[in-house]
Amino acid sequence: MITDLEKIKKYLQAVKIKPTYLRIRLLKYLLEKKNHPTGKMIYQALKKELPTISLTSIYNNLELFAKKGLVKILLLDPKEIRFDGEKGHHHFFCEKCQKIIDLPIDCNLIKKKKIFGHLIKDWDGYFFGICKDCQRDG
Amino acid sequence: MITDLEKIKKYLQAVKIKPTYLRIRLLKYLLEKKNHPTGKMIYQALKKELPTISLTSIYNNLELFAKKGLVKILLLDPKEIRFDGEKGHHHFFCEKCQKIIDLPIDCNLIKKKKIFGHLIKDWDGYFFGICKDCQRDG
DNA sequence: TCCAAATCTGTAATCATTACAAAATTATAA
DNA sequence: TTATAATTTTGTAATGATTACAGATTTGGA
Repeated sequence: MITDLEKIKKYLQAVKIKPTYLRIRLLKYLLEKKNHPTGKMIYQALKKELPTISLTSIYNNLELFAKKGLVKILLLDPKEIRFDGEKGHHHFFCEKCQKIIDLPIDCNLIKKKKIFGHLIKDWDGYFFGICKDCQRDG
Repeated sequence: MITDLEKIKKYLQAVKIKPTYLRIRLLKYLLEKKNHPTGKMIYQALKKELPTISLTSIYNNLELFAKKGLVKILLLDPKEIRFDGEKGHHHFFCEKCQKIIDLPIDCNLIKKKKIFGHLIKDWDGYFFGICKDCQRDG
């Protein structure tokens, strides 16, 4: 996992994003936490250490990151967008505890370049139901 | 395809939804059109024949239908929710022409009851990219 | 150090969705 | 058929995430 500030800086430069301190900290947060945060969650968390940040900057840079393919936009919840610092896996949403669980599924479909002739650039796989823990707990 | 009003009425009653005229017409619209409409699109279309309808009723009943499993909420666009009168297929979204294309994929994952121990109740599969037509047109 | 460009902040605007109370409709029973 | 209670629908206002925008700040290069 990439969490060292210098490494993150290079990670940003590799995709032609100017590595400002805010961007480095934002990406660091996304790579370290696995909590699929909303923009507001990130804002509130980073605000503790960077008191002057604005929600607008968080949103702007998340959009930039997503456009450059650094992070994934999750549309699990119609009410708010969530972000994921890691790509390449499916997601499970528990309707009981509301937890979002990463699923390391080996899916053949997503390995293909095309599907029914349509060029695949990205994909999302969501499952909804009751997670293992909630089933056990009743 | 079920589009006859009487059949739709029975379809609603089968899932214990009181078949009011608005609900019958709303479900008819969803079953006939394959346009993955937003709430507003449905509202504007139905308003032509049912001038007194309200957007609130559309939303309320779409939520009811979704809860009863009659329609599918599509999480394709962060800006607005779309609805699908047919379930059981994946979706492709063309980033060029913005078209939503149904993909009749035979996926083994979604036939399973559980995945990594988590109970599956519903699922969504999305692909993003350039559709066949837009590739040909340049 | 200085400067132009890019980024960030703070506030206000946007707009899909939801809340809520009153009006209308429905189903049922007398 | 008519009265009645429950449900549904309407219309308006509220909510809240996201976006627009202008001015302040920061950045990287000369």
